[in-house]
Amino acid sequence: MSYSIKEVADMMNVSTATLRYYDAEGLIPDIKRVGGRRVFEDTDLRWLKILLCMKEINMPIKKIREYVELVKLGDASLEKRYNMFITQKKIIEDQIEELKDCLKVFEFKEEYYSKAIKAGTEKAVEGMLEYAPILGKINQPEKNK
Amino acid sequence: MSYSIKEVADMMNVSTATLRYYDAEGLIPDIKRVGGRRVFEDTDLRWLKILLCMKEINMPIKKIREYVELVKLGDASLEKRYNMFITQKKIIEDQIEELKDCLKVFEFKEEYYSKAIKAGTEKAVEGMLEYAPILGKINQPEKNK
DNA sequence: TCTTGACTTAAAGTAAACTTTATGTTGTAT
DNA sequence: ATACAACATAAAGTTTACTTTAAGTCAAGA
Repeated sequence: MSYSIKEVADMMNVSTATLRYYDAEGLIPDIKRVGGRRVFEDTDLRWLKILLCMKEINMPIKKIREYVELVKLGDASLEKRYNMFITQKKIIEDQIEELKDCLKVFEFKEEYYSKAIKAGTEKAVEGMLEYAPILGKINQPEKNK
Repeated sequence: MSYSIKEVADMMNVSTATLRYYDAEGLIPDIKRVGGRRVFEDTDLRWLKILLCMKEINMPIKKIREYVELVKLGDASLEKRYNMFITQKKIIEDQIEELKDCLKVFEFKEEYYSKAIKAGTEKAVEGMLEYAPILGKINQPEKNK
């Protein structure tokens, strides 16, 4: 199957302008053209899925383009591409851990406010704050040693 | 304990300029001043931890400020603050799920490239692409029904 | 053939979140 | 008392990732 830019935009939930922008930025390799118009094929859709995934984890466009350049080099860049995914996997895993820590903070706040509402005032629960979860490590300054 | 802006910046791994910016944007309520200088106390540090957590999940500054405004209203806004954390919790949970989907895509790519390297060429593994994990649902256009 | 709507490009505009710069003030050590 | 580092503000600059606009091209239906 082949698709127009509008169809792809709707499938991917992005604007046509964004797709053209990605193309101009070199993030979509070798799109077919018919009469000047872009024609997307299944292989392009598969690639767009990975592209959106990279966006999801906040990979900057520059870095995504670097990957596209590697793809263009063919088999010579297989190792580099493999390493890139290994590295990115680690980054995603770290992101998930950080989000889980945030979730803990928010769960604490939920409980905190739940109790405050029952008590009618925040004053009644302020003691809980001592036991709030700590987000990441906090580096105490030298003077406190 | 109380801390200078530089000490806090180091503890939180942000720049002093960023902390001043957050302050100017109304994201840090009622910081004590001594001779014009900001003096951070433990209660400010606790708040900054939540602020960084909100940044972590990409809450826009405008939205964070809205929460700060609620805090300033005191007990009258307890319910609203509770609801805010409930809503945000859901958003974090969704983010974690999306990241897990991305992770699957990247794990697939890792395996794909691992096999391609062993085979010496991508050609040997291209058949795998049919079975690549799909990120989110893709809405097929009407014409394909 | 004409109209119309979806497509095209290039260039300018926008929004968010800082960062940098310029200039001035304060507190501490010598 | 003086030097100097760390603080302060205000305003301008930067970066990223789009979005919008202007002007034109293509293809399909009346």
